[in-house]
Order: sequence, then C-alpha cells, then structure tokens
Amino acid sequence: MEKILMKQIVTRFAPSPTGTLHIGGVRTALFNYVYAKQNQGKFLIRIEDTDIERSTKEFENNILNNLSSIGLTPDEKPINQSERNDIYIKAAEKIIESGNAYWCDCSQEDLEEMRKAQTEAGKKPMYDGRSRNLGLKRSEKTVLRLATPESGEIIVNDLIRGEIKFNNTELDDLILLRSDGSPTYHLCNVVDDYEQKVTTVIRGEDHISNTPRQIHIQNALGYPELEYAHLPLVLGTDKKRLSKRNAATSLEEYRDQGYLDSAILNTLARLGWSQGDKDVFYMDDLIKDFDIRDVQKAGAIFDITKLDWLNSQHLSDLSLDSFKEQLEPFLQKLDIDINDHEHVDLLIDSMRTSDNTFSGIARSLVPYYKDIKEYDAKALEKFVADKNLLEELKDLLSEVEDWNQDNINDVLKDFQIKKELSVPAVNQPIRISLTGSTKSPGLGLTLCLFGKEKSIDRISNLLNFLS
RNA sequence: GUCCCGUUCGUCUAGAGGCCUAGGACACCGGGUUUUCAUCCCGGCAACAGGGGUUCGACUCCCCUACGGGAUGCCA
Repeated sequence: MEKILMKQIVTRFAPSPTGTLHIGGVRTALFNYVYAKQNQGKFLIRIEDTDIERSTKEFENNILNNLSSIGLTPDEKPINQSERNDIYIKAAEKIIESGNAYWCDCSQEDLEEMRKAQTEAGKKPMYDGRSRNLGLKRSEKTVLRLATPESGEIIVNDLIRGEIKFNNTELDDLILLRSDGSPTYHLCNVVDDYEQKVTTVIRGEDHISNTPRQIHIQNALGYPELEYAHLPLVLGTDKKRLSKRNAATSLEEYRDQGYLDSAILNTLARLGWSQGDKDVFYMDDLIKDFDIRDVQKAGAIFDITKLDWLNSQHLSDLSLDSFKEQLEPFLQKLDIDINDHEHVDLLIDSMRTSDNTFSGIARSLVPYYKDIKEYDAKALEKFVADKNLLEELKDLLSEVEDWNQDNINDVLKDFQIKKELSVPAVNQPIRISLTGSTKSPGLGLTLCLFGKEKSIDRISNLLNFLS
C-alpha cells in the first residue's frame, strides 16, 4: 500500500535581535522545538532584523549562542531577513500585479491627524484607505499598502484557542513597503514562512491580532494556510508581561546564578502546560508527553521559587561527577580550585543539598577551602559564651590518635555526658570554629573533612579571635 | 475608545455537566528524622471574579458585568 504522504511539520522561532535572549523567548523556542521533534519535523530559526535601527549583530549572536547551548538547536542554518530583501520585493511586486496593493502618499503628519480625529470621534484609529483608488504612481514618498478586503471575515483556527474570528472591517490597509522601499515585518514574516516551508506558527499571544493581517498577505500571494498556536504570555509578579522592570529576564542571568539548563527548560515548559501530577520533566519527557492543545490559555506568572525547587530536583538527579563538573566554574569565580581539598568527593557530596543553585552551593563551600574571615555573630553569642569549654575541647581533640568519624564522635559524646552538657553546647562551638556558622554536615564528618591539624587550628583561631 | 484574548488556592496547575467535601505541586505554617543546617517524611492553611440563564444537576454550556492582558506604528 502506498504510504500516505503527510506534510512534514516545520516550526520556527523568529526573534528580532533587539535584546539578549529573553526567557519568554526561550519558552517560545522550546515549544516550537518540542512540537517539531515530536512530529519528526524540523525546527528553524529566523532572525527578523529588518529594523536596522535597533537590531545588532551582538544581540543576534547572543540569541543564537544561548539557544544552541541550551539545546534548542535549529535543523537548518538560521536565516537573516536583512539579507533577503530581493525576495520580499519580488513578493511585493507579485501582490501589485495581482491588484491587491496600491501606492499611498500620505505623510506621517496626515496619518497622525487622521488618527487623532478618529480617536476623538470615539473610533478605532486606523488607516481609512484614502489613497486606495487614487491610482498613485510609485515615488520617494509613497508606501505600498495591501488592499484588504472591505467585508467578510477571517477565521483563525488556533491549536490552543480554537476559532478566532476577525471582521475585515476592523483591519486597515497595512504597509508592505516603506517609502524607502524596505519591506515591513508582516510581509517578510509571511514570505519567509512560505519560503522556509513552515507549517506551524507557534508564537506569543501578542501576535493574535497580527494573524488576520498576515493571512490577508498570504491570500494575496496565493500561499497555503498555516497552522497557528498562540501561547499565553509569561508574566512578572505584577501580572504584567515579563520585562526587565519586573524580573531578571535574560537567560544568562539565570545560568550565571547556577540554574541548570534542564531545570530552566522544565520550569518554562510547566508555565502554561502540565501533564497529570508530574512536575519534573526532561527534554525527552517533553517530546514524548507534550501536547500543544493542552496549553493553558491564560498568562502565567514566572515564579522563581518554582525554578528553585525544580533546580534542586534536577541537581539531585545529577551523578556526582557531573555535579562536580558543573559546579567547578562557580567555585572558580570565587577563586577556588575544586580539587584543592583532600576529600573533594566526600565534601561535595555532603554539601550537595546545601542550596538550590550552584552559586549558592559554591558560596556555602567557601569555609571548606578558605580561611574564615568572619564568624556568625548570633551563633557566637549563643554558643560560645564559655571560652574555657572550647579550650578543653581543643585539648580533647588534640589527643585523638586515629582521626576518624567514630572515634571523634565517641570522644565528644563521652565528654558531653561526663560534663553533663547538652549536645549543642559541645558541638556548636566546634562547628562555628570550623565553618564560621552553625551549619555543616554531621560534626564527625565535618571534622574529618578538615583533618586533625586544620580542625585544631581553626579552634585556636576562634579562641584567638575571642581574646 | 474600538477589536481580540483571558479569569480555579499567594504561585504553577487538575478539572471536557453528576467521580468535587474542588485534586496535585511550589511557597508558607506546624510536627518528625538529622547531636546543627540542608535533605527526607508526616500534617495543616488556602481557590472556582460577580450576576443572570440552560439543566433534575454547572468549576464545567450560554449571556451580561467587572477585572487583567494584547493589538490598534513607514517596530518586530
């Protein structure tokens, strides 16, 4: 039997390089990527750099590098709209020939005045088509406008939202070519989706109202229909669209803080989508389980505490080797060589859960690699009232021959019982001596981690500090 | 203003007319384990925006209102 030929699914992420890669953008790219992969399709990237004023190569590189390093690699080399001008011009000419576009010589001032009048009259500001039947010729001050049908409606069938209807009377004649001859966003976008054989447009819901305009351009060009999915927006805690004003937005900031790529992706995927009671997802799970039709319609607030928790989950799934490898750069930033410790593996393994992020864990490791600069004042006040006790403990530990956890614990326990002291009264002063705070792995283990000599030294240091 | 999209615990969400005394997770609070902290375990708090319909029955369907968001550019 002849195999039924299904169209290969092609999705694309089309950022404009006017800023660094935004986590909202990462989410859009992720959904595009996953949708393509689960359908054996292709995921493409297109740089929409037609705004020469604001687009920079630097931002473009940032976006491209960050996307690929987080694993969202495109299946083809990304294309730049700025290099495809002739293709858009050709398409525009085709629309002119079909009679679906016209030249308009309204000045910016004319338009402003028109909009002002419309607003004052309580109407929707939109181009009124005044040049439509003037039969103007092209000149330096004309723009090319699409002749949008004056009646009828466009129905967008959205994978997430279902049917969305737009009355053509609500749409004005958008500009296809600027007066300098350059093509605008809508034209380029439509032409490239066709040229790149895109089948499915997955983008933010801020593009919903752009969709009918773009469909009109497609129609004028005779292009086939596309599938659409408009994602709910990622919001800040103020319920406003996520921006620099209400949160850290660039992907790099999160990575620098020590969040795992997989945890960032997991968090972003769970923003607007869920599958049963499961919370922890890796890329493979997403490709298997994700369903674009299950995506939520309402915007979702990006909550850092969720990322924290998910990161701790992903962190605990890491092997010790992988954990160490990824932690290393964060220690380097603190001028610490991870291997500059006698019991590296034991140390790192016992400190894995000390924080939710690599940077936090690195910070809590500092006392194990470097001399203590300061002691937790509250801890001192509470547990080190008696210097003599600490002196006694120092002598006691100095006498331990075989420096191992059991021996140390036994010695301390005997001392505590003999002196009729509480456990913390004995242990905390030692802990503070070693780490500067009351936090550390089990005390016997901690003392072993430091070794006899260094442990005694640090107790002496605290004694000196106190006098 | 107009058009479009949306509205379940603080947050992310489950819920496709009876399974809902509205479930889970995070956060938070309390307890246990840990000689400390973290981890881990147990428990608790907490929501269907409001009003009308439709129906024997509505978180679920329809309408209105309110609120939020988006669009309304020779930006993308």
